Amino acid sequence: MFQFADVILPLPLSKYYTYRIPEELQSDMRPGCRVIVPFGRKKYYTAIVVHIHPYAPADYETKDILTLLDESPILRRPQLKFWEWIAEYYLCSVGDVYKAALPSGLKLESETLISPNPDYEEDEDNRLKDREAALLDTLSRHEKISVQDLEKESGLRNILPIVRTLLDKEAVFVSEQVKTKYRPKTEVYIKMSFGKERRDELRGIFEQLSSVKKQLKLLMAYIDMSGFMQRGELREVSKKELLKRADVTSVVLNGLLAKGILVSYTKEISRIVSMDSAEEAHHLNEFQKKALEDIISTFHNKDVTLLHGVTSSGKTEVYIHLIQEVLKQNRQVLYLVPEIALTTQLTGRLQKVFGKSLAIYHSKFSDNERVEVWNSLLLDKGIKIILGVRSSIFLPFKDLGLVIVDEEHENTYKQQDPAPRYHARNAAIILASMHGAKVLLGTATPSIESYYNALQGKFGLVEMNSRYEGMELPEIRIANTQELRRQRQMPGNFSPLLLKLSSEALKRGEQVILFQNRRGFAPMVECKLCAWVPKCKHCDVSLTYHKRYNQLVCHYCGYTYEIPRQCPACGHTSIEIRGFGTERIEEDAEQCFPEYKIARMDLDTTRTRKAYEQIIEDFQQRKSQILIGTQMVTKGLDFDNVSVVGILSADTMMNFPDFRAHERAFQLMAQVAGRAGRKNHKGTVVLQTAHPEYPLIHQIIHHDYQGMYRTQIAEREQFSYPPFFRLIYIYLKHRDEQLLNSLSRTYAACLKQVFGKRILGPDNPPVARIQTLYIRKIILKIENRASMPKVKDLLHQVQDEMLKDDRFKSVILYYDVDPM
DNA sequence: AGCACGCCGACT
DNA sequence: GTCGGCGTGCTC
Repeated sequence: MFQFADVILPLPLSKYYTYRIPEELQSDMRPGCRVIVPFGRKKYYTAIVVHIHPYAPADYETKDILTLLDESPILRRPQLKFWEWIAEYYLCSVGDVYKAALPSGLKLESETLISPNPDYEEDEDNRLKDREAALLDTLSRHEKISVQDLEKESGLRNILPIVRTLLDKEAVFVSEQVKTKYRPKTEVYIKMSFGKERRDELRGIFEQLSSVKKQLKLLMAYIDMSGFMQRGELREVSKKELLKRADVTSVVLNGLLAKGILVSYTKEISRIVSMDSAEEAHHLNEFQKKALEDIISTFHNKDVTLLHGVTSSGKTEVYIHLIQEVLKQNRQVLYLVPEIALTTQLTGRLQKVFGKSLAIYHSKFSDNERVEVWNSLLLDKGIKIILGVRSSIFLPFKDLGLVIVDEEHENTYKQQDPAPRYHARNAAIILASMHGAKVLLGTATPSIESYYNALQGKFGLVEMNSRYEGMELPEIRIANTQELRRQRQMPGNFSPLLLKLSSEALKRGEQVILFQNRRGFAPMVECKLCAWVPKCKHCDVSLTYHKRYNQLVCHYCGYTYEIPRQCPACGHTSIEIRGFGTERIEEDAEQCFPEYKIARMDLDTTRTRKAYEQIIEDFQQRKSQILIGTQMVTKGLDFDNVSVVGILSADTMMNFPDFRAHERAFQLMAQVAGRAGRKNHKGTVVLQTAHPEYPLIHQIIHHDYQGMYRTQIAEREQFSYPPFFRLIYIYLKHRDEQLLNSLSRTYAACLKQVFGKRILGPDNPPVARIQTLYIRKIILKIENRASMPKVKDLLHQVQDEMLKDDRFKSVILYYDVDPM
């Protein structure tokens, strides 16, 4: 028997911790099981067993595992390996991955409960302090109370030390309680107290009830609903449904229960919304058929295929057919979508085709629901397809045959803030390879990286260039805002062309979408006359105005510039700070179109899932005529009555200080343009820009993805960006700005000794201070062909070296690998 | 991450 | 002198 277990704790610790397995647990202990372990003086955590072995650690005493939570592992074999890959690749701890991977309902945490000692009497020479007495007073009103609740109720801050002194004086007891967060949902069901074979007895019961009409009515309703008089299985009848059908209250039911005619029982029910499949997959048109065949044939020698299909080319139906192929082999499918793209439009369609074999995994679902999805996959309860967001790559798949990454270019696939900062598309490719599964990346506007991989032959490539019949790509018309402003024809944010086309469309009863990227709020500097925007001479990205220092800063290399008095392009002196967002647009639109209903969709108006769906539904049902929104309006939505789309400022997107700005601008504008047009009616897009001469604008007008790709890939190569180079950001945080400045410079210098000019910075990230912590960013640009394990090893070496300096011990350091 | 220990200024 | 603020180091 193995007596020791190495476990993962849900903490950012770099190692596994070893605990002794008590004898009674030894026979059931398996890797992948959850255990409760003590950690430190008073904490308990749910840890995951990684290895079990007979080797006692040499240099420390082990503690005992307290509880084994699972009879069988809650992780499948490859999952731990996958966690380890993520931790290693994205330079974080496995504990961080564990925290992100399990739904919190499966992560129990201990809570300290405090109870007063009834026998306590105050000691003469050990009198209680005021704070202690106050706390004990509050406590005396409870039998048991958690630290958090006690803190709230007593109104005292930082009570833990007081609790400790009270504990020393034996005035209170403490106990630890591990609370289970997951509660199965139950529902009350009703059945007859006897079986069908005794249906003769019913006659007597009817007579007995002849004077109690309502009870009789209820009984009849039950007989009807359960099929008691018919052949075949009895149908289960829930209390709720029964009362509703009989239209009586539970008082009536209680009467029948008391007479022993009906009995009630509770049953655990699933929260997973499922419906029977009701629809067939649609027939594919010839282009879709061709695409499906091509995808299947690329899968013969490629593990990953990129499906590049213009908007409205019907990719979803292709996916559905491909999924059916995989289901025939009885393997599982993971269908990944970006965070905000889980619309009722897509989920409804998939549920209708796949019915109960589909489950949805989404952050806006409750944690209980997520636990159920997890468990049903683990227990093989017939779920074959998961439709989910980023984090669903962590689910316990048994035999994945296919991963679909829809809208693969979306940056919400990259987790930004808490570690692990993983990219779900890239991680899914690794996950798939562990299962021997294929990956299909689908999008109308591939990321430069994926298209490059496809052209290089690393990925297969399938293109779909035709839209559904009767769906033409929209006409894109330019409004030159610079020219219009000079001629004083554009006082607000709407060009005359956009105003004219919109009001015509609205009069015809059609709808209008106005798009303004919310990042338009970010201040930028521009020449009022010629729209010249300052750029960094090293990085080719536009500069950001920092009001505090009254300087222009490059967020890539940290280089700073003075604000020029005169515009270097036209010599004019009217350089100003510009920027406007959706709220401003909403105001303007209300003035221009007071007779129409306007809806705004951005982060502020869609806090809840409901609000988001409401806005979409209202617009679909034409309750609102104008929809103003950020990138949200571009994702996975199909409206059939929109004839005009206005892109209010292409410039704020193009000038965003990021090497991906043009790629993103193209993606966004192509996606939003795709919303225009109805069956047999060509839509119109009004694209407002001060730079109609930019190649990017030309590429958008002509729907020229390839042209955009060629421009961008050339720039990426020239300026050493992905996919030719790999980026790793190193972040340093500290509360003392001066110290942080000097330490990050030292750190960068040390890195430069190892990596040379591949190190850039330190520099202030866009948000250079979060709460009390200042942040500095150092960039490593490393050749794609460099060995990653070696690079990471060197990074760790530098980190260890720097930690020898005591001043670094208070610095928080973390990495962002392949940042977006 | 959290919690304990230890050092140091402020106030009874 | 004691209280409590906060930096530092450890947790199997």
